[in-house]
Amino acid sequence: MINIPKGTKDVLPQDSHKWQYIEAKAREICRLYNLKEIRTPSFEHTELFLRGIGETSDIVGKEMYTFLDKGGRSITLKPEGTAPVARSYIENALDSLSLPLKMYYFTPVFRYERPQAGRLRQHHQFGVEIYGDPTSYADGETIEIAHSFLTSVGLRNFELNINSIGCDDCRPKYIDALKSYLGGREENMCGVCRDRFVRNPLRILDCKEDGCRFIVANAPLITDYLCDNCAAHFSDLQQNLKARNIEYKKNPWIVRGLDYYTGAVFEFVSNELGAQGTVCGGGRYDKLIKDIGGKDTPCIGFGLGLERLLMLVAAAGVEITSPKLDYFVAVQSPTAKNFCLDLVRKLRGGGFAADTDNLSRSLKAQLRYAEKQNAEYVIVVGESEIQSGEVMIKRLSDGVEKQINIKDLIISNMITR
RNA sequence: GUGGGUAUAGCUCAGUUGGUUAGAGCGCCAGGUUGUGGCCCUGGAGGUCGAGAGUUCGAAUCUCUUUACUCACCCCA
Repeated sequence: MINIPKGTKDVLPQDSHKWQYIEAKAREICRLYNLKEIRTPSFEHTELFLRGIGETSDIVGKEMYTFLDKGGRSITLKPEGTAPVARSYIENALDSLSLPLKMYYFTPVFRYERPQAGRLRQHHQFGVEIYGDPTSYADGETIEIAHSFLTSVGLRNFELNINSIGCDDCRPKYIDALKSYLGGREENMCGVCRDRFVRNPLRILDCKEDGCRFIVANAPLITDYLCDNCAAHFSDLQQNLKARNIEYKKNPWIVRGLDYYTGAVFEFVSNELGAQGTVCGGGRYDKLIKDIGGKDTPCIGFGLGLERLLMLVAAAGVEITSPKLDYFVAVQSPTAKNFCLDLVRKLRGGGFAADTDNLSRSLKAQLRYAEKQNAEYVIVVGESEIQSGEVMIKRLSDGVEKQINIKDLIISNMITR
């Protein structure tokens, strides 16, 4: 028995319509907001992620699927969606299209992690990127896209948290202030945070250990150290969110794990995802394009985990119904087989989903099968139907039957739909 | 990488202090009843009890090893 690899999931026939549903919703929202889809490969040169995400991040440090291909090149399966889009933008000179450029993508992403509830080694993200718009309106619009998508699939049980992590001017000053505050208190911090204190003190802010949280509660806040530009941008964003009627909570302890973030960051969180609260995370990354070899270009975007989204949809009790089979044509006698084949072909030609039985099963078995296939109507064809040209169509939901001439079937049902 | 939990039918799970041929419900297949499906009734298929070793006259049950899954830490969507 060969099993599925650890941390991966099959999307099975009885569930795939849920994926199709949320993807269709996302595409429709993107159409409304004038976003164009971009598709990039499942793997890239490792160098892209080293430079884009940052070598000190956990993702690059210990979670990437990296291997040498047969030509000796170091290749990495996408651990996130943003850097590949940035690479494509530079490589294809997409700035020659008019800016701002608004894009979206669906992609599998791969991270070598220990799986648990809401965390997989391969998961799927819906992402949005807006390039070439430095204004807080772009931030507001990006957040609104995520918000209206989550709402459109029936979710209400989430919360938006926002923060600004500052730019290269103000963040170093804040880190200095944070370090001097934390300096005398290291003996009360957990082991991991003592290490963070040296390498990445910002991460101490969202440690869950009680001792660390107690210390952090009175630590200086990044929002008190923002430079004039960042402070104005962050406050404009909040005005903008209010104008868009989007509720949010300021959370000065949000720290994102990818090094490219600058300025405004946000997370949509829920407490119904086990320990993994974040369904969507994003923010501004104004330096990324330049870091990987392009022109200075302001960008903002988000990634939204589709497996987690489906968990939330299920937890919220939202029913996503599977598509109906319009007609099942039951074959009552062997002599009716050719007639039935002809009938399903006509129905399909008329745009109806139609199926019939090839196995010469009993009528009972065929009707049971039709029921399982979620068929809306059943047509039983036997000798008398062939003679008369009249068939009985039966609606399975309530058993109502209607006599109809075969010639009128397709047209009349097109009208009643 | 670190810790906890669980492995018995396709799914959810029973299985007594170790004791004949390992069970139920659901699902699947067939038949009966029904106005031609759903409800009800009858029957059937489907198990190396995760794997390996050990203790024992005898192991799903006890011991050890191992693998897988799962939850949490870490981190992230």
